[in-house]
Amino acid sequence: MAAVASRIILCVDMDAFFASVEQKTNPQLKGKPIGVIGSAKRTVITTASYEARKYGVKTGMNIWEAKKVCPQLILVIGNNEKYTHTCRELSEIYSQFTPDFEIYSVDEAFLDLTTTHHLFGGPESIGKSIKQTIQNIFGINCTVGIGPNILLAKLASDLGKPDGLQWIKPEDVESTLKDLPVNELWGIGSKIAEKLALLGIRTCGELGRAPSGFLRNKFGIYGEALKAMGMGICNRPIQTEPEDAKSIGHSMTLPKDIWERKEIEPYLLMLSEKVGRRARRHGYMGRTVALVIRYTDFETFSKQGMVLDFTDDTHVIYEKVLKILDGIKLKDKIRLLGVSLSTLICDPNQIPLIEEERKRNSLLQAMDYVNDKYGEFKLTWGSYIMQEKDAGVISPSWKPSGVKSVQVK
DNA sequence: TCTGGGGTCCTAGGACCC
DNA sequence: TCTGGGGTCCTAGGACCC
Repeated sequence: MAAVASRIILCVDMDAFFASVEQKTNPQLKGKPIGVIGSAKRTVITTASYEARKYGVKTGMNIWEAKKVCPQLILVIGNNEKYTHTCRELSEIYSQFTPDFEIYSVDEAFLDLTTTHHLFGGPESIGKSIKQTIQNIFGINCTVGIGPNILLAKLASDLGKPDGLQWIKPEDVESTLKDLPVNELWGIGSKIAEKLALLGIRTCGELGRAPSGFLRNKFGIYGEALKAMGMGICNRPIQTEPEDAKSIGHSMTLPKDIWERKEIEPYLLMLSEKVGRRARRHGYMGRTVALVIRYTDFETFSKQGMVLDFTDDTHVIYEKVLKILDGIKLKDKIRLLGVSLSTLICDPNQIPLIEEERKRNSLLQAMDYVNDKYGEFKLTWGSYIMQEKDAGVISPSWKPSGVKSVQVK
């Protein structure tokens, strides 16, 4: 077998991205413990500044918990436009060093420097240059990780945080992984780490040495992948083009828990409209509609069903969601509602042949136009009553292009 | 005074088909 | 009396990620 040429992958990960941007744009926040949150009533910490992290403030904490560990915490409602704008500009910087880069999330990117690093004095020099440029232009820090694949580049950036530059060279892989806890690896979360611990496997070194058959037996097909990860092997290529979406969904934690059908329906219509509108904007149609419900006690479940034809029509989605709801006997008050569309096809040129449908589509397009121009839900279906403004902070999985560009014009 | 929102991938079981 | 076996499609739920 021919030896696989070693790649050089660089991972750029912004340090406390949303918080850093806020501190940069509002000098009064500089050096202070801040937490970026959403604008909805029941929100959580999306990003904590490093000053806040010192006190134990973490992503996902509710306000009350965060204030308890850090009473002087300053809460800032996030501003999507700032973060997505910055993210787009960052692409410009990356493209100077290689055409092969992937915007993995709003604050993270991978660059494949295998064929270009020699033009810029090597990977380390590129890493330094990227860090300096980002600091000069945006006044924020990032951490750069370099490695022979995405897994190790990502690990290097995690190990280098904050404001670091770490390079895991092929000859350093074994010593780096030897005593590293398995859950430090990208792809091993708390559940798998727990299961591995029960099997006596706590470090990547131990994972890499575990017999394949044994891991396969315990974890199925993922067992092989786990062993490879333990050895620092990862063949995932850089995805320079975003893939077609597999699903489009919106969910929201309600301002207060509800139970009455009359209270539920307006939210479902709003969520259906958000889903339908995003599908239409990006040229997707779907055939599977799902309703997600979370009860007061946090028990969460979903029920799905298929519609006859592929659709991007708000009302088709909404009617299906109502049918699904008909089949559910609610056992408690509802805390969160979600609607999603899957089994997607992406064909912007698909034109419906039926005259009625075409008329309906031009109505939807007209509504979308007004809403794009004047803001969401200026023009809506009669039965929908706007409950409150959107939560406001985008998910970190936001991407600058494609269907994931949620809530951004 | 509690616990966000956007995704992807995988598994397991049942229905159905040849 | 013994009761196939491969494949696809669909649903529900869980683990993981940022």
